[in-house]
Amino acid sequence: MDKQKSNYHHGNLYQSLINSAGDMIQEQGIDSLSMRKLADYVGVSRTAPYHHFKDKNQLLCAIAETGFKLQDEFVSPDHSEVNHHVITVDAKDNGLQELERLVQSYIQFAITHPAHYDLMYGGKIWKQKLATESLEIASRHSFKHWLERIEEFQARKVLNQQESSLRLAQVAWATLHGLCRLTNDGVYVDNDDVLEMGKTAARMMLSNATDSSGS
Amino acid sequence: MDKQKSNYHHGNLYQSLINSAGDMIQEQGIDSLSMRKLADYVGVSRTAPYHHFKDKNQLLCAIAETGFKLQDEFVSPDHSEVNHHVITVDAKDNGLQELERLVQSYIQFAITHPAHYDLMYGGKIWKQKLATESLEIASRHSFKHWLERIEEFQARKVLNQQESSLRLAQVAWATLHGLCRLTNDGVYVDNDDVLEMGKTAARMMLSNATDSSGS
DNA sequence: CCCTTATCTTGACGGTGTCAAGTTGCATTG
DNA sequence: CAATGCAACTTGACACCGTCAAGATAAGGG
Repeated sequence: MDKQKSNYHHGNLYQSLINSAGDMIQEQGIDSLSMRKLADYVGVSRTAPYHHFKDKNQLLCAIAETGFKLQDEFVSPDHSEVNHHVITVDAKDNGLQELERLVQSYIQFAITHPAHYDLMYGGKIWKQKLATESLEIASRHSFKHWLERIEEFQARKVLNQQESSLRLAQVAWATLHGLCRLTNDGVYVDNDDVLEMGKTAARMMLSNATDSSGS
Repeated sequence: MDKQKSNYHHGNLYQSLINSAGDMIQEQGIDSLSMRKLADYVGVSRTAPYHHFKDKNQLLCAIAETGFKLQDEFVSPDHSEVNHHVITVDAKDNGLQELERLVQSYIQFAITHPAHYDLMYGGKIWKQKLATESLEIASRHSFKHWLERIEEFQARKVLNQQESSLRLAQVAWATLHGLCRLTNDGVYVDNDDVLEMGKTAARMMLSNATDSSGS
């Protein structure tokens, strides 16, 4: 019909590649993404992507970057508010509920976007120090965001104030990261289980463990 | 000289492959191990390994299995005893010291054998359900071993008795796993740091968090 | 209108996992 | 002791992969 664009020049390949690649890893996993399949999927020749990304690695970094932005939305308080519709400021439970909500948000992101999560925190990018500068910025920003939320809980005495906030943020993060990795990597079984484990983890983090039995 | 073995028949290729592959991933990482390079290294043709392993995956499973045996040594109480030469049964510290020792052992294994650790708990094997039966047995045995040690700490009231021991073992494991993954994947920085974080994690797991400042 | 420049294509190279068919030589049996 | 069977190994081939080099295409500015 009126396909006036001769499609030799695609128009906006760069964005198209990132979007399609994101879709593909979501469905097929990160390891079965190849430059050639991606190019084919978008409808260009094998090497066309190399005019927009120096490397396969640079493409992956770009995808990871969108992942961080996605995660920031998930973990931000606003998003929690939407999902759980009320923030009950009840002194009694020492903020456990809110901590649980933060934990659930983190886990929820990881298990609904496992491939992105893989990329963001997997060895593929970071181990060989191949991260793009802009990716590094995004990841640092993301951790800073996390750190602030932890400090907030420390200030409200939900989390132990005697630990260094940095250390606490790191360990808390590692805990959730471990849960998510084990789940996404298929070592654990169920997606429902991990959310329950998140609650246990939240309880474990509390500054003083009360005699809290399960829900 | 007296190389009477005509080396057309290698003799014990199976073990040789596992050993050499173990060495290679220790030096080069898991991703840069190829069947062809391995065969070349051992001194046989490209496809010789396929008479002993149906798949590359089966080779990886075999390596992972040796990893689990190695880990069991690291985490067993005997090994700790050797490294720390005295088990001080001091009631005062509520067993925190011993818990820390367990944690250190786990981390120590992960960071001294990062490639094996990758394989043992990475998605490469488990996600697509490609694990050998014998690997699955080894891994289950390993977790059972871990569970028992956690239950022991629960019985001594070092860890919370109100949590299900399974859940507690899973979460404790996930916590350490997260620390190790982040370190091995290069997201965190230092190998010394992670051991210190392990101590924080151990403190967090305690049934009642006393006013314990750092060491 | 022509020429620059960004964009995309085709061809090629070395690397990968793995299958099929052929080769070698040890071991067992007649 | 010779023939034979069988396990261990090799060579060749195929379909992928990431990526480089050289050429084709078209859009846009002089």
